[in-house]
Amino acid sequence: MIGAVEPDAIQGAFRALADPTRRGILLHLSNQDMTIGEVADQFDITRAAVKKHLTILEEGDLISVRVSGRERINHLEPATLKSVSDWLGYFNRYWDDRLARLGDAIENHEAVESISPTGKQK
Amino acid sequence: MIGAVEPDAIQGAFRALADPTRRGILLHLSNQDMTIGEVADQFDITRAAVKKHLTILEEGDLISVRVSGRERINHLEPATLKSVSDWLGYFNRYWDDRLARLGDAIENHEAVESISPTGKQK
DNA sequence: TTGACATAAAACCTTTTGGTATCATATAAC
DNA sequence: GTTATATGATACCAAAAGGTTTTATGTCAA
Repeated sequence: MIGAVEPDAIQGAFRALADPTRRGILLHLSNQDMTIGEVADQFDITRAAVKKHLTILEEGDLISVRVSGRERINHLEPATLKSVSDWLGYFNRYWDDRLARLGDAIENHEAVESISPTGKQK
Repeated sequence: MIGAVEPDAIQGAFRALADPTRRGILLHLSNQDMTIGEVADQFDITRAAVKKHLTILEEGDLISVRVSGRERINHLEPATLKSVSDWLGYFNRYWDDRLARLGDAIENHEAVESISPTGKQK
């Protein structure tokens, strides 16, 4: 009965993140851009399989690709990862009240000093 | 060639989060505990399908279940969601330098005032 | 230009996934 | 004690996932 109450773009990202190889690829790309071959060297699967993973990461907007001659250079695209993090952020209040209040303070442009760094207030 | 450089527990959580129905269930459970039937009322699929989703959420440690008579009461388990958030947090520095420094400050128990709330320093 | 190299693309295979329908069982209500 | 209710458990199905192998294509280098 319910429609998804979330930005549609996030589905492709969550789908891409569900596979451990793809998460590993993201970690590698966070250090440096890589061609398909360079990525494939890091895993025990064929280049073709790696290419499929990279396609899914691209569909999820987690990476972008620049073609240079015969090479495809894969580059981490952090913006969509932030969307995912924001979605999870909805649950922040369940695991860290203090962090939630810090976040509120930032949102409201309040003085950060009003929150003690040593303990919970309120 | 590389082994996953991540806590093993996170895989079940990412797998569970990959499906939009399951993410919807988590949002519902964040408001209140629910039986299978109550969850199923919120979606256009059979109870059996909902039950499968709940099983996957439980396997991913995103929910816990308490049996009460003939009912199964499903309860959001935020701790694992935090693990997922922490994994994503690794990429924080790519999308928000200031927030990363705030986090560092908290970790190090430094004075929060050292970071201006109005703009980036350094 | 010839060969080596990086990738593309397609066909194919097995397992997992998301769903259904059906039947069984335990419990609550009357 | 019956009956309705909430869930469990199976069997089944189509599509998607994750992989491989093979064949083709464009590009760099000698």
